[in-house]
Amino acid sequence: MKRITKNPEERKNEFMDAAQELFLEKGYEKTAVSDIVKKIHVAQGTFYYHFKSKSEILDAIIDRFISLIEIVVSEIIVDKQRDVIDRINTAINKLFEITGSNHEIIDYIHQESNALLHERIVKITMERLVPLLSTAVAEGTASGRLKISHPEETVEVLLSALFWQFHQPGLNKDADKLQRVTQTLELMMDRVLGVSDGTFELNLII
Amino acid sequence: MKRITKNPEERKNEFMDAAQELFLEKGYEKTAVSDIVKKIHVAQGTFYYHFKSKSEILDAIIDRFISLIEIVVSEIIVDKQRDVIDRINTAINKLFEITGSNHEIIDYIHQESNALLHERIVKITMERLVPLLSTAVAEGTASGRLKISHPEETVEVLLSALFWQFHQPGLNKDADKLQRVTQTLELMMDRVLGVSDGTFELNLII
Amino acid sequence: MKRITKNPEERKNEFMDAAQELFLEKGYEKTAVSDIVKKIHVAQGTFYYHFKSKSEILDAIIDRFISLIEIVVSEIIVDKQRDVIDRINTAINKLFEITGSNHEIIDYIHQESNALLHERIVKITMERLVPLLSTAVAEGTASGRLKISHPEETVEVLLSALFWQFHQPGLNKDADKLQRVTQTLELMMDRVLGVSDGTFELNLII
Amino acid sequence: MKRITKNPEERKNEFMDAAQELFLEKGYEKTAVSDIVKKIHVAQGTFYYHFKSKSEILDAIIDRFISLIEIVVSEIIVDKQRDVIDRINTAINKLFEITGSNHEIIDYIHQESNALLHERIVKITMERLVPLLSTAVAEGTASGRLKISHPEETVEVLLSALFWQFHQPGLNKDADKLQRVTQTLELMMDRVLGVSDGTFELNLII
DNA sequence: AATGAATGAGATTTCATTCAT
DNA sequence: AATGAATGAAATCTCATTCAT
Repeated sequence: MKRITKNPEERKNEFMDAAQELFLEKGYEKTAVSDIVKKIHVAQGTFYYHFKSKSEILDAIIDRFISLIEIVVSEIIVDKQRDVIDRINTAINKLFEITGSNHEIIDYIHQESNALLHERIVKITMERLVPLLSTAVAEGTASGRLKISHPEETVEVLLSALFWQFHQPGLNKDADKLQRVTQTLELMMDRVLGVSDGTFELNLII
Repeated sequence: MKRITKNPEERKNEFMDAAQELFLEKGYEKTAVSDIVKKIHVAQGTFYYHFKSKSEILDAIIDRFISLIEIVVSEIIVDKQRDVIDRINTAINKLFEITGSNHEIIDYIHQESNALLHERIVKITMERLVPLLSTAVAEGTASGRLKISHPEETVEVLLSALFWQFHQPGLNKDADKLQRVTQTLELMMDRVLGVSDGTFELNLII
Repeated sequence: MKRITKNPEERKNEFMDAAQELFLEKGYEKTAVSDIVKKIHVAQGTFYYHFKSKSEILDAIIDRFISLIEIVVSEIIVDKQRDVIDRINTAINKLFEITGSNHEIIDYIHQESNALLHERIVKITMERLVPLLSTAVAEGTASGRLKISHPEETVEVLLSALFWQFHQPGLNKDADKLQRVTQTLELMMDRVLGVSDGTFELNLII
Repeated sequence: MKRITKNPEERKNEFMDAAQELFLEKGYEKTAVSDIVKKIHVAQGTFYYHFKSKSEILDAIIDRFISLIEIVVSEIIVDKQRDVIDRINTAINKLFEITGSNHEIIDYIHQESNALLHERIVKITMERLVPLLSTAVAEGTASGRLKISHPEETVEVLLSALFWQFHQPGLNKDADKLQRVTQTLELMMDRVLGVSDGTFELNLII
């Protein structure tokens, strides 16, 4: 086979694109490294030149995904000119939007075969998003707009509930159910953060 | 080897006990059917006489576990003589108590290798506990003690947040953190269910 | 493929025969487990049903080989009716005879690719043959027929020298050299054991 | 990476130093070419510019090691002013001293993973040391100081026995055993070379 | 002289499941 | 009901070596 050399950065991305697609299609466990290399027409060994293990490329993919979210959410949160509640509301919606538009991702994550993928994504997301949102919540608490005692824990609790809904495959099946869920989550946010009912608005476009 | 015949029910339970122990110890994926049969000293083939597949025994184990919870929680919920808020509070605490005392279970579930196990347990728990608790919440809403619009979705949201905390390893590492989390969860319950702050009390004995 | 079941003992031996042949032909490292199973027409997995690893079958083969020698040598050594010097002389010759007639074995052991095989054989042989021969030497020393101080160490020293010659591939190339070597080894035995020159006689049929 | 050019001789030595260290540490088979190049911070390809194969560098290392011994032993042997028996005795002790002080070398050679390394070293040592020592033995025989018939074979036999002891790990574990071994080897030399008991003295400093 | 990405054959091992007895 | 030997696909990873630059 002719040898096509690329710079590592580029090759690595090529690998990650291919792997991501396959992981989503068939699940992490059921995707073999041989599937990945076949997809981009390189030798098996090439994979191991760029990644130490199959597990490592999964981490890299997740990291790339989360970083994307992180950047967007971060921009919103740090914009001190906007009202803090607005920022939180926008950030949450943006979060839903991104993960929702990366529709395939979320959909396939629910497959049982992707349990590991799912677990890692949720864990990392939590680790990296909680601190980000916490700053805004803390800010709102300081300024008296929000009424809570423990910003970080509150964000954790809210995010976990929000996430959960995303991870329910059946969610999109029924418009009524969707509406009820949305309302419940909005109410939860309002009340847990101590603002009046109807403050937060979620656009769960599924 | 001598051949010991038992009635199917008994054998099945023996298998499930052994498998459960192993799954918790090493994770589902990393437990081989051969490990299970070795543990109860029967031949490899015997396993397949009683269960169609490895996956099937996992389902059976989880089912058995959830049923246990279901029974206990159910008893509390249906006891119409107690105040509905008290019943909900007690049920939640009982739920934590059971899963918490089955300490090993929860502990091992968090290991990455148990992602599948974890996922299935949470999913099934949700499916079977949500309806149960929803009836009490609906009852409380009807009687005006609680102020919410969608009982079922509310329970889902609350349970998902509660569960999440259990699935955070490291929770128990720090008494302060634990207290903050407990307070946050209590507040969440109070507010989301629309009762005054300080109504619900959680005993997160870890 | 049709399934042919044999009892483990039989299968194991079949495996060992095939593996031994291959190890001698191509060396241990260069023989793949897949070669072995192909040779006896069973599935790859069957190998691992009977042996934990490739390394294990090597040990088993060596053990089988040494045991053979051990039995024969032992019989000679313990025969108290024969003169002790005669017994030692016969045992040594028998030892050479067996390893020499298992000609292929010795020949191929010398190949570099069989370094591991060689090392293990020598080590195990020493461990198991030294004690055996030492008893006779000790006996001879006690009766005054031999004049040495440390039976065990003496046997070690003698055997190591004897072995060495076997492991020299060039030995068989030249009749003259062979004779000189034989004479030297005989002399060594005579003198080291403290008997008069010309007592021991080696038949190095190569 | 910046490209550092060195003259071939120097680079070659650098490679050999690194490789030797690794071979001794982890064994020849378990040392990858990639380990070697990493150690001296050059590219994979550079290795193959200087050595045809992994095997070739092993040979080069061994050769370098033996040459060292050869020079020292040679100096002693050819010093016609000293008594021939003294020269032989000194040479042997020197040999032990060098290999013994290159302690790490000998230690690691015994590991099973180093079987190949071991085999080659012993073989080459024999090939190059036997002729050297044989001249002295022949000289001693001619002058009547020694009583043997075949100098070369005798040296082979003696060296093989001496070597063997070095290759026994555990030798150094027990002072008593060490003493017995030393005495046995001294006696062997005395008797095989036909001088009176107590002539040769070995200092096996371990 | 040197680089380092790419090659690709191959090796060991695991394990859910089957099936003849 | 139970046995346990056999199956065989599949999977991850290693590594000496090559080659275009």
